[in-house]
Amino acid sequence: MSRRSAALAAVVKAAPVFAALGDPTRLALVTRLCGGGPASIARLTAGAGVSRQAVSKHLRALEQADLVRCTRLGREQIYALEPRRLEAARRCLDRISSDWDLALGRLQAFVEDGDA
Amino acid sequence: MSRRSAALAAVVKAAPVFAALGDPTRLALVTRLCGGGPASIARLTAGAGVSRQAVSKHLRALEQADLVRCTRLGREQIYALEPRRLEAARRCLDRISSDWDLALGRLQAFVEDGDA
DNA sequence: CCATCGCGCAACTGAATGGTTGCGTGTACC
DNA sequence: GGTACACGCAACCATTCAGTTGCGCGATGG
Repeated sequence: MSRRSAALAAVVKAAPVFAALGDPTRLALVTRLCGGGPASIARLTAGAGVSRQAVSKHLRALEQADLVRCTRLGREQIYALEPRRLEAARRCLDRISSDWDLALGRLQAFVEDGDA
Repeated sequence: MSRRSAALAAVVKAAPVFAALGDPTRLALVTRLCGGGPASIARLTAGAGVSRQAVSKHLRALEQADLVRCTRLGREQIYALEPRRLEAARRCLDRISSDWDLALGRLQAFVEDGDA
């Protein structure tokens, strides 16, 4: 069972990434960054419907979740997408889906409880 | 541009799903449901480190995000995973990733340094 | 040199959230 | 029929969160 709990820990570790993507404003920022390439805070504020400070906070949250990276350019702060975490999150969903398929197969032959 | 904002709206619509997955307890519940098959609230409470009420609330949240479905069986409430939304979320991440690849190609001419 | 732009910091507010406990109710089993 | 179990509802609490405003500071450019 230690393998099971290890896998669970690995999946649960992805929670912050999902949490970061769970806010509409943040998800919109990610989408905008991915479609339009790196951009400064001021530029990103133009598209969002909230204040610059709100955008700044959200970007920091995304950065803390490693979904985005920041580079200084003159007096501007350029944010760019970090696709690795995105990929990790996708893999996490994939794992859950495949495990679910397995469970479905197991369940098809035996509609019972009785797991440890 | 309306096409772009439509796509953005579609992506942003997935935010609640990510938000639902963004809590460690909830993500653990999903994992448990996917690995062990449908289960009652009491049974799911056994694995989680929180009270039955907390588990119940989280399950309701997951249900509201259409990530899980509930069936009544005698005096028990059986929760089962709903893989459709999971798939939708995965597709959302796929879309972002592919768009990002496009942006990368467009960005090749820019000053962006390589990778870390 | 002075105006301006881009940004961070700090304080504050209202709302949502995760968690708990106590109580009531319906179902199941002896 | 009575006991034990599974669950929902409601109240409550502490924390987090999204958002705002005000202010200050460094970089830019006329």
